Parts: sequence; structure tokens; C-alpha cells
Amino acid sequence: MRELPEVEVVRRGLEAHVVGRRIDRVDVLHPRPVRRHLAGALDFAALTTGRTVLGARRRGKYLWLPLDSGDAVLGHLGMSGQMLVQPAGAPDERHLRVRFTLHGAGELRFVDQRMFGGLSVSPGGAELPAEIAHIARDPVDPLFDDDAFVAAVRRRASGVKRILLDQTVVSGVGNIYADEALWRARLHGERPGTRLRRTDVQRLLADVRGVMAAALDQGGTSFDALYVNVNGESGYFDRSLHAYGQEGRPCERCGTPIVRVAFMNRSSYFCPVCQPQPRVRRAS
DNA sequence: ACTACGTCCTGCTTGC
DNA sequence: TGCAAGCAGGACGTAG
Repeated sequence: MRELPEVEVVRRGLEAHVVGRRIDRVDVLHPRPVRRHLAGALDFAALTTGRTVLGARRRGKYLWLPLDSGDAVLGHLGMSGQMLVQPAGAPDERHLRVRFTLHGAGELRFVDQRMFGGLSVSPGGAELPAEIAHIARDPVDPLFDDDAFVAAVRRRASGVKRILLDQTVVSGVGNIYADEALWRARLHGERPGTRLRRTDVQRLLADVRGVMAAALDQGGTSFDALYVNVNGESGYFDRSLHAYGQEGRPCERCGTPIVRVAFMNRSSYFCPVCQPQPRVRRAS
């Protein structure tokens, strides 16, 4: 799982090990991870080779590395992406997709089994890549506007889980955090945004932040380099989940078995007692 | 403008 | 034992 706290841990690793380095050579080993770079793999390599990395930034689950050209390498880890810093000559990982040879500092490697993630060069994107300008700030961004979020949720008729997953409302919340935050907030994901009270949404936002902070606490201590374990899961997901993936297990608050239902080609998990289904309103 | 859904990927798990 | 279907899921494109 590539959730926001894990991406933040990767960002910190990049800041520690890659920022300030010059890229001497770039090898794109599979075309798919650079599919968003429309000019192609050769152009991707040409725009990054010889450049120095000036920073490591993040919004939601996107990462970008501002370069001394004013461009930025924009990346998303998708489901299974990893950024690894390895000594030059270390054996290639099975799913190694892009290799950046750093001047005197080993290699930065983008490894991605399932290739939902990818890299591209954003022209002039050092400050904020245009490709992600439409994405809302994430809940740990100091400039996140809580009141605007509350208003945006209460304006929408969709179920609140769907709203949480909408990148234009808030970024960085995935299926796992959505379910966990809704469990904490005792809200059913199908409750329409328009029918939530202001305090419901404020509490939900606090719970989104609470789940992320808890995960970051654990993730931040587990990885001090860029390495994320092979399954891509931090200890947080093994021990601290209350709803996600817990089908049949007793709810830690009330003991009722957690329920799983299909949702957007994936699953939602919730406690049917703590998070009661919204009453269906008769058509009028 | 808002809303909803299919699609892309691979490998592990499940079921017959 | 073997094979196929199911499942995981972020973000984008497209249709309604």
C-alpha cells in the first residue's frame, strides 16, 4: 500500500540521500512507468541527465524532485512503487523500471511491480507541477483550508467515502485511510455529504489526520532510508487497522463483526452498529 | 458542473 | 495437480 505517510517517509529519504546530487546517467528499462511523459523515454532521460536535484517535495501521494533546469521529476508510487537508493553495481531488482546513476552517490532506482505508478518530467514544475495543480492540498499541509473542506463535503450529494477519495476535494486519502477514518468518526461511507452536520465533517477531518499521524509515527521510525519492505507494507498496517481488511473480526468498540461490501471495484469495511447505514430517503 | 464507472497492471490467493 | 477466476487499488478518461 502506498499511503500518504509512506510517501512522506520516501520523500524524507530522498531529501537525505538524493537532494544535492547530480544525475550522471538515466536508464529507462520499461516504457510503462514513463507513459505520462508523452515525449517518450529518450526525452525523459535527456531532460534529467546532467541535472542536479534541488529538493524533494510532496502533495498527497505525488512526489517531485525540482531540478536545476527549473523542471521537476514528478512521480507517483501507485500500488507497488518504491524508490530505492542502492550502491552502484548492486544486483537489479526484479521489477527495476528506471535507474538514475548519481554522481558519486550510488543509484536512485524506481522499482514497481504492478506499474500503476510512474515518472515524468514536468516542464517548469519545480514549484508545483502543472500536472497536479488541480489536486487539492492534503490534510497535513499547513495551508490546508479546513473550512473550505467542510463546505465542499457538505455541498456534495455523493457518499462521504467517495468524497474523501476525490482528489479535488482532499488529496492523499486512499481506500485504507478512508475506511479507518470513517470508523473512527463512526460514519457510514454512504452517508451523503449534503446530510452531514458541520461537526460531523470536522470530526471526520480530525480522524483522517489522526490515522495519518499514527501511521507516520510508525512508518517514520521503521524506515530511515528509502527502503520499504518487499511487500510494501509498514508495520502500521499489520497492527493498527480497526476496519480495513478486518471482515468478520469484532469491532474494537462494540464487538460486532466488521462487514465488507463491494465498492467501486474494491471493498469497504465498516462496523454495522457503530457506523449505521443511512436511512434511504423516499423519492418525492 | 457534478457524478459514476471502466480501465490499466501483475502476482498472489482461492476455488473447482 | 492444474488452471482460471478473483482480488488488490490510484487516477484518469469518458459518458451520462
